[in-house]
Amino acid sequence: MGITERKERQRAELREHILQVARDMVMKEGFGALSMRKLADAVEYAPATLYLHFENRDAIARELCVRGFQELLAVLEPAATVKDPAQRLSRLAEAYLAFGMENTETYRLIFMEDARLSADLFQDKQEGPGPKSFALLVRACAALQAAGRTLDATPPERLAEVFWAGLHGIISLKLTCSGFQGAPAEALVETLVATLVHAPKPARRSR
Amino acid sequence: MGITERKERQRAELREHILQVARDMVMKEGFGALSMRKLADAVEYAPATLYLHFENRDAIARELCVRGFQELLAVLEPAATVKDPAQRLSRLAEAYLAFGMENTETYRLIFMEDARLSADLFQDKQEGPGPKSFALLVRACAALQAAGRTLDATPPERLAEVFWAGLHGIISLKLTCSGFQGAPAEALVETLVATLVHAPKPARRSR
DNA sequence: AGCAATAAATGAACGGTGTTCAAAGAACGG
DNA sequence: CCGTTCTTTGAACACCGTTCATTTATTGCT
Repeated sequence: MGITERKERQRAELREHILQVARDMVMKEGFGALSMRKLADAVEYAPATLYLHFENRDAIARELCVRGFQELLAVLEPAATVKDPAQRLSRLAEAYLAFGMENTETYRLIFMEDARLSADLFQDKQEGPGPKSFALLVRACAALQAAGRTLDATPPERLAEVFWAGLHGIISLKLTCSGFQGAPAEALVETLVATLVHAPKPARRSR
Repeated sequence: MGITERKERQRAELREHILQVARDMVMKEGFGALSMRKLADAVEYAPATLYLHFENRDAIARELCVRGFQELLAVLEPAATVKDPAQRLSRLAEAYLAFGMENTETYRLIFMEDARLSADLFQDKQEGPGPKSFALLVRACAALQAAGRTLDATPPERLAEVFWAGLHGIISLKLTCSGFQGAPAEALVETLVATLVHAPKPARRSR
């Protein structure tokens, strides 16, 4: 009886379709412009139908969040394969910056809207794209420490957090306080990396 | 004819009262919960009356923004009087962090909501609280460079931008992605400062 | 004091929002 | 063909920001 199977498939397809259209709306006009009614209009269903597939508007946003973060992770992963720690950090920073500047509304959704939307992303300490991405940075920082090219008294997790916060700060200030930054984001990221990475050989032992 | 004067004063007082109540609402429940109707209710006027004093809801938000930023500036200024550059940077960071963590909704309003709300703050390159605050950081960074305790190849403006972005990143991630950071914000700020400030005497000339 | 002119405040409406639920419709199994 | 089950929806509720003609209050003048 492949009939319930087909129904299930159709149901999943519709759900996917809704998400796709919602994604487009968010990317084009931001999360604030994502309205259940307009979304229902766009997929040619009644508003009430959306609630058969999603608990509410926030549930859609959450789903878009995890997908967006998965994209971010996918962008970071290649950069994380670079051997040289300093260069790796630099490439990670570039990749993160590029993602943020090219998917501004997605970035806003993940990192700058309500905390409840992105809460899920950091829960599964092992599986979620949040911890996975973070782990890439931690490893890079640890490698940098192993090469003696950054603060070695602080745990790599904390260095990674500061690094992430720096990147996030640069991007989010660009997005919200556009008139603030004088220098282009790329230059700021470069300086950020420079503050974190010490010179190759610190002239004998540094202390 | 002190009569028009009195009218003007009463008008200004009402405007002030509205702003005060609006501020309370924002600080308690966030900008999203600031509704013209509830605000009108709270000040015991009809909703339409608010539009005699403010162009629209965003105008109220903008006003709250500049006031919030003035508070931030007022918090930064004492810290900027410290002589020792490294310590000054540290104190500035502490003050900024404290402001952000104690006035979370105000902070969100200024730095994390719509760019149009905070656009004014950075326009007057001389007068506004934005440039004034930024100048404090630039001077601190310049002093740090003069003492030979940070990157000296990069202009102090850029260092200050990266520093600000780092602080902002730490605070805004705490606010929006609470489950993300493992270490307390204070520790992260400390590390941020540490990455920016080099050791007092870099063992002879460092290069 | 009473009246015209001016200023202040508002009620009601418009078009929008998220969400719910009883009712209608379509698809299925017997 | 009918009854059951699943899907879809129209209509409603309670909000929202904003506008504008109308009403209410205040002032200046006779």
